[in-house]
Amino acid sequence: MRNLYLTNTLTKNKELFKPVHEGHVGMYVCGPTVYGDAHLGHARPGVTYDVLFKLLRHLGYKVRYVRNITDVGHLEHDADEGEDKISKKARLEQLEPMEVVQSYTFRYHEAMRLLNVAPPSIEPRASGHIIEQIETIKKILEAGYAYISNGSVYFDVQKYNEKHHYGILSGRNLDDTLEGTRSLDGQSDKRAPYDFALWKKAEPEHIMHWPSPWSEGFPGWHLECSVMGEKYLGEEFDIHGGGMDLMFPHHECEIAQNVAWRGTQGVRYWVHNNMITINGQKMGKSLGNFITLPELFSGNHPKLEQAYSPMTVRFFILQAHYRGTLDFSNEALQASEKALKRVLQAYKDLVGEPAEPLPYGELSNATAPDNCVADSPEIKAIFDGVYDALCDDLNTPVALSHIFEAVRIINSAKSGSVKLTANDRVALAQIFDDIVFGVLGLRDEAAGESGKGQEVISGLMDMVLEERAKAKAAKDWALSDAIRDHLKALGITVKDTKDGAEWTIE
RNA sequence: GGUGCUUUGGCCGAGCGGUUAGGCACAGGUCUGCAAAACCUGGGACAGCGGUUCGAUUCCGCUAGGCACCUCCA
Repeated sequence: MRNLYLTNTLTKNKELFKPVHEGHVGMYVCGPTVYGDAHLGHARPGVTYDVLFKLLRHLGYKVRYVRNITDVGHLEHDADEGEDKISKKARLEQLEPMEVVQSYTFRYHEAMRLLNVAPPSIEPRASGHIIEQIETIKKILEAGYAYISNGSVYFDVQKYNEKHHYGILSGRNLDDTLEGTRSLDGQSDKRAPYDFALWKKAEPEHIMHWPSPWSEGFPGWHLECSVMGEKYLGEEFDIHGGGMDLMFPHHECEIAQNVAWRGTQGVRYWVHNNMITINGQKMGKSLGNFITLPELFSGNHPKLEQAYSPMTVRFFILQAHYRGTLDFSNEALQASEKALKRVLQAYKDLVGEPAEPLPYGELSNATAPDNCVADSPEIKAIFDGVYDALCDDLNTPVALSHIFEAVRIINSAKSGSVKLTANDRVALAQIFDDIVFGVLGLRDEAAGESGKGQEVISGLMDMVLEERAKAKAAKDWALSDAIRDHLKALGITVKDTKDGAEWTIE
């Protein structure tokens, strides 16, 4: 099995990945709070951890991937004054909170499906784990790291920090945190401003609440990930992912909670993806500069010059390393769109869809990432380069740069300037099937539609192009150009090659 | 104010102490009735100033700009 290296935020080093249980990987990723449509920023962790998930499986691990849905407890502002995001949305739209949750969960799933993000193994909801969260709070109270105040339960950060390091993940100490913490203007039930809620007593206007030993209320946001991670992956598991903006305080609090009642911080590798920016600034709800995924896919947003397909968005994300920021612009998306098209076209040319099959040997069933059957040293180098890049902290941009080498070779073969052996073709197809489609999760959105409609279209196209070929043979350029222009207007591009006409639907 | 990150050619984005990913755009060529695609070739970048070094875009320092987190955020 190939060695995989991941940057661990906890140590700030690129580390060799070694799972707790050999051959098995437990991975937890912070999912969305479902009170609005997912935006471009949400696509980043979606795609990033999807690639990691697929890569781990491709490398031969059995992976349990848990990605939660936050449907309660996530407050708008400060834990003492904010309103629950779901509740607020429900109040504004005059819906049951669970209607809000249901609706946006569905829309989130749909966006992920379009991005070809595989569903996680388990997708637990916070509201489905109230009992577990209450039990965990009891344990933290027993351990002496929490206190009850006016029906709410808070984590005692100061006390925790005496024995442990609150800030171990984000690289800060409590004094720094204290300095930056906003002082609360109203009175607070908390002893210290940096204490965070494990359980909140519901104010009368709150519509989501559950009974507990302390009050009718709801759990604190940070608790759900600790509890559900432990429930499904155990007290010690391999990977915890999420956006960099969750590092503090969310993940820091998770660690503190885990240590407080399990005695272990519980996660071996903390992985954080960076933000997507727009004009150099983070795209986010609070800044109001976000573009939702449905808007992106439809082009329906003032900042968008056109619609961008889900695969274009996925490709755009893959062209940057996950730990760096990625800046949105129409120009960049358009470049991705064209580049992606080239990659997909090369694959079609390689395996012979739809028109011009290259002589092509049998596809290998082997998906072993350690074995490349190519005769060409250049293709072997691409194969190794791709795996080396992906296993080197998920370096998708470098992996793609090698893919473009493969594209160039395929195109050269098509134009006759390079000769490929059957083994070379198998190896190239394997790189596409396993990596481009399998791990990177790209796909040809236009393909896959089969059935009667497709048959009719291709039959019609054959007929039309035959007539055009006749016109061309008679040097009736006016007619042949007119046919091409008409088809173009319908979104069908015709290209004349030395072996005849090819067509694609935009 | 605290903590950390960052500055790469027209744009997006990798990377590394010495041989400068890749994509998009651009220029020239090949092919072609034209167009498109493809192929070949090409130009161009490492914010500025110092230092370390045989050699720095890569390491260190300073200056300038940008960003993130410290409040909800993927």
